[in-house]
Amino acid sequence: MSTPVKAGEPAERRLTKGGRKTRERIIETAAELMFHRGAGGTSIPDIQAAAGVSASQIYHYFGDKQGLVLAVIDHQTDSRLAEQRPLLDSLDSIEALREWCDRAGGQQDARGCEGGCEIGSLASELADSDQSARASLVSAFDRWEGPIRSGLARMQARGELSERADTAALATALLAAIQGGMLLSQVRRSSTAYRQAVSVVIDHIESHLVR
Amino acid sequence: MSTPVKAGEPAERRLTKGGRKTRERIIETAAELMFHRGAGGTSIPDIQAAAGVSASQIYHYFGDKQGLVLAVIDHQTDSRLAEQRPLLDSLDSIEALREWCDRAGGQQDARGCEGGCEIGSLASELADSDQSARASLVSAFDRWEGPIRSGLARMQARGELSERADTAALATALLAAIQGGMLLSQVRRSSTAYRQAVSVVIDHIESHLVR
DNA sequence: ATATTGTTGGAATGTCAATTCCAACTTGGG
DNA sequence: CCCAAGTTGGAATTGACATTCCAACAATAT
Repeated sequence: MSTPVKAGEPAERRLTKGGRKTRERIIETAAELMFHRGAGGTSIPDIQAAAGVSASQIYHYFGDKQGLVLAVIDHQTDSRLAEQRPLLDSLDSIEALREWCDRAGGQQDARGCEGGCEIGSLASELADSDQSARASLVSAFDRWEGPIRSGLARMQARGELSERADTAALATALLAAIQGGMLLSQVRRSSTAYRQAVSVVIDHIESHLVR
Repeated sequence: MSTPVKAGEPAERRLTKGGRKTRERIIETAAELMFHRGAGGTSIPDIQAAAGVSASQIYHYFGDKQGLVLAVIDHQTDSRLAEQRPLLDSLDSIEALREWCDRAGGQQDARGCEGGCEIGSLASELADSDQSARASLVSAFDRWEGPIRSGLARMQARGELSERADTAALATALLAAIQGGMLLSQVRRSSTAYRQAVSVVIDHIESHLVR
C-alpha cells in the first residue's frame, strides 16, 4: 500500500503507457456498445470481445461494472462537449444557435436516427437506479447547459436580448427541447421532431431580440 | 386448435373472468416495476413475487417477456392518456395548456421527481432494441400529440391563433419539451427544468395569439 | 355430468453474466 | 541487472434469469 489514495474508490494507480491505452480502449468500446444497447444491455463479455481484452483487465482498471459505467458517462460527457466546441462557446447569436442545433440534427440523420443522445439515453436508464451515475449526469447536463446560458447572457449584456428574457430558463428549455426532440426522433426514425422542437425554442428566443 | 387466430401472435384466447383479472394484475404489476427499474431491469421472478403469480401464468398470458413488455407499453399508453382526460381533449386555450402541463409537474413533485415519463422512459430504453416496441411507442406518441395538435388547430380555426403558426410543429415541440423537461427533472430531482421547458414553449404559442 | 378448454403451481433446464483467483509476463526505476 | 508494481490471460465460481414441462385443478358449454 504505497499509494495513499482516497478510501472507497478503486484507487487511482499509476498507469503505464500501455495501461493507459488499454484503459482508454475499454472505455471507448464500452461507450459505443452502451450507446446502442444501453448500460444494462451491454455485458462485460460483450466488451471483452469488442475491445479484445480479458475480464481481468476490465476489473483491474474499473473495479466493477458500475465503475466502468461511471467512466463511460464521464467519457461521453467530455467527448460530446469537445465535439461541439468551439461552437458551444459562441452561442451568442440566433444564427449560432441554429447552426449548432442543426449540426446535431445532421448527425442524427447520418446515423439513420438510431440512438438518441449519448448522455440522455444513459440518463434515462440510470437516473433512478444508480445514485453516483445520477450525480455525474447532473454535472454533465450542467456542463452542457452552462455554455448555452452564457451565450444568451452575453447577448443580453450586449443589449441584443430583452431584459425581460430569463436566460437561464431559456437555456434549460433549449436543452430540454434537444433531449425531448432527440427522443421523439429516435422513436420515429426521423429528425423532424428534433428540428421542430429546437426550432420553436430558438424562435422564441428570437422573439426576445431587441430590434 | 379450435381458435383460428393470427399466426405468429400468442393467440387471443378466450379468457375466463379470473383469467382476465390475473392478466390485468400481471400487467399492472409489471408496469409499476418497469417504471422504476426499466424493462430490462425487471425480471420475471420480480414480477412473479410482486404480483403473486407463478411463472407459468405469465408465459400463459403473454408468451414471453417481449410480449409482456408490449402489453405494458399499451397499458401505460391507455392509462396515461385516460388519466389526462378530459383535459387532454380541451387543450384549446393557453390557460388549458398551462393547467394541463402544470398538473404533470405537480405529479412529478409528488413522487419526488423519481422516474420520468412512463412512456418516455420505455421509449428511450426500447426504441433501438425492439422494433415492435418501437412501433407501439410511435403510436403512443402519436396518440399523445394528436390531441395537442387538435387543440391548437381549434384555436387557429377560431381565429385566436395566427395563421402563420404551425400547429403541428408547435404540438411536437410541446411534447418534446415535456419529454426533455421530464428527463432533466428526473436527473436533477427538481421539477424546475420541466416547468421552465414547457413554460417557454407555451409562452411561444401565446406569442402567436391574435390580440 | 362430462368433455373441452382455460388456469395454476412448482420443479427442471440451459444459458449467460458478474466477479474472483492465480499464475505468468512486462515495465520502469534504482 | 533486479525488484516492486503494473499488466494480462484464462479458468473457476456463483447466482440469476428466461423459458419449458407436466401434472393438477377449475370453469363452461353442450
